[in-house]
Amino acid sequence: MLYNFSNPQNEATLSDGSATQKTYLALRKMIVIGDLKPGEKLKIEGLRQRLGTGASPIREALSLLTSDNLVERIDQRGFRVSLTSRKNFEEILMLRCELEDIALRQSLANRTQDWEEQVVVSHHRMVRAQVGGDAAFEDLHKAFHMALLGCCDAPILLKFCSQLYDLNIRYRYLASGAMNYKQRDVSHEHQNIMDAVIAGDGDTASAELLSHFRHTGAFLAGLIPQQG
Amino acid sequence: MLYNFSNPQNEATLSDGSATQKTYLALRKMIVIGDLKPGEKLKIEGLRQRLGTGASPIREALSLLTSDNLVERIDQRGFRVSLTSRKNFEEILMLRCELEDIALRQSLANRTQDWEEQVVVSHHRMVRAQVGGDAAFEDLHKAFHMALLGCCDAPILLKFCSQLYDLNIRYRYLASGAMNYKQRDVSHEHQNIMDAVIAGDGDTASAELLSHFRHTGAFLAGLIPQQG
DNA sequence: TTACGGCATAATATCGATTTTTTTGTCGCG
DNA sequence: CGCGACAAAAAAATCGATATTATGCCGTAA
Repeated sequence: MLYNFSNPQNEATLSDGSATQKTYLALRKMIVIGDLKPGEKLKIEGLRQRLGTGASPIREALSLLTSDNLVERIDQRGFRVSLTSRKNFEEILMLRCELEDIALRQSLANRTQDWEEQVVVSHHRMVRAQVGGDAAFEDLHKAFHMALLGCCDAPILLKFCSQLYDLNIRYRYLASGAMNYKQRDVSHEHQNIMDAVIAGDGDTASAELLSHFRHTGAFLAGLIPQQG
Repeated sequence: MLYNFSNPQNEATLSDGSATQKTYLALRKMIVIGDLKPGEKLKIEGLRQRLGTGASPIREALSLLTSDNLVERIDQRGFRVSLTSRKNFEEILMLRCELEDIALRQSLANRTQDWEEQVVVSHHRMVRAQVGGDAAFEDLHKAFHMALLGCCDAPILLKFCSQLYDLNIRYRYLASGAMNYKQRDVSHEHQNIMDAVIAGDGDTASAELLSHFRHTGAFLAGLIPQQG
């Protein structure tokens, strides 16, 4: 399996093709899609061989992933994939509702024509990938959600939202693989959000977005294995 | 000047006396108190000599600080201290108001006797240090604020709050050194917050806390140098 | 004079090896 | 039979050196 994808969260800070960058992206994807399981020990030597790079980039990538709450650093005992639990999932859901509500309203307050077009385009791309069963759907889904917040002029808040998105998506994969998502028809939810956004109706847009989160959340909560 | 202090934000993940841990704490303090200025380039070799350690721990500590939004990583051009601006300050203030409001209410909802005592004790320690001019005041001030949130059972949210606290305190130092803070009498504000918290009155406690933030914010905003 | 390109310098990023710490397994003693 | 200490193994953390990349300077040409 290949682990060289796009969708860099730290694009602003890691935009080159360095070994650290590639390692960071690869490891993040491996964790998000569940190839590296929650609680699994991340041995430097093993990863070094698996990813064909030195120990330094691995170590540095793991440090960065620690910031994303996807990896935990333990004393002098190395790294492990962050644990999952029902409680953790619910916190992520709660925070997404709170933070994206703020970000969406700010984005709407600052909206521009260019931004509206970005929203429409990102939505279209997502829909196209969804009906086509494109593997890039996940990336485009995130792109759509982040596009909604595009005019929110609060970088730290957006970083939090991005982080929380990735933490959340991980549960989708853990629940039963990515495709499970499609069992639930979210198209109209996305459409409703976009309609309200384009109309500039913050209250409705936020309500639709949170409803979308909570429906997905309730759907996923029942599928979370063991723990919590 | 010495840079070996306590107040570890990543205490849960970096609790040993490793070189990385010490370097992380030292650098964080240096940035927060303004010894390393916003935008300043962080050359590995220079820090290596200044902190008496190898390049690896430096590099790893800088990666961790990137997660705290105190350091920026640039392409293949190394690290630099995060920039400051009026806009950045206002975002931090806004986010603190939003997030601590949530966290405080949750903390109150889960309150226990033991927690109430922790709040009282941490407040007392802070007051004692304040009147005594103790250098540890800053740490105790943070401890008090975090103690208020102690029963909020949402680790990610608490991590965000802790991060934002550190980002905010940096502006206090930048404005005119730490002691400036004392020009404003915040004792009664802290007292009001605590009283409401002990009374279990979430609305009042939150209102007092946010008022505290905003007063300090308005006070500091006028002192922020150049930029933004 | 200014813009461009190449060369020297400096700094970063990465590697390989060493040191330190943790973990594991075993043996002897109670 | 269980427990603790010790030794061996594994792993993490760190170091020193090398390779790679950016930066600044200078000369040349338009």
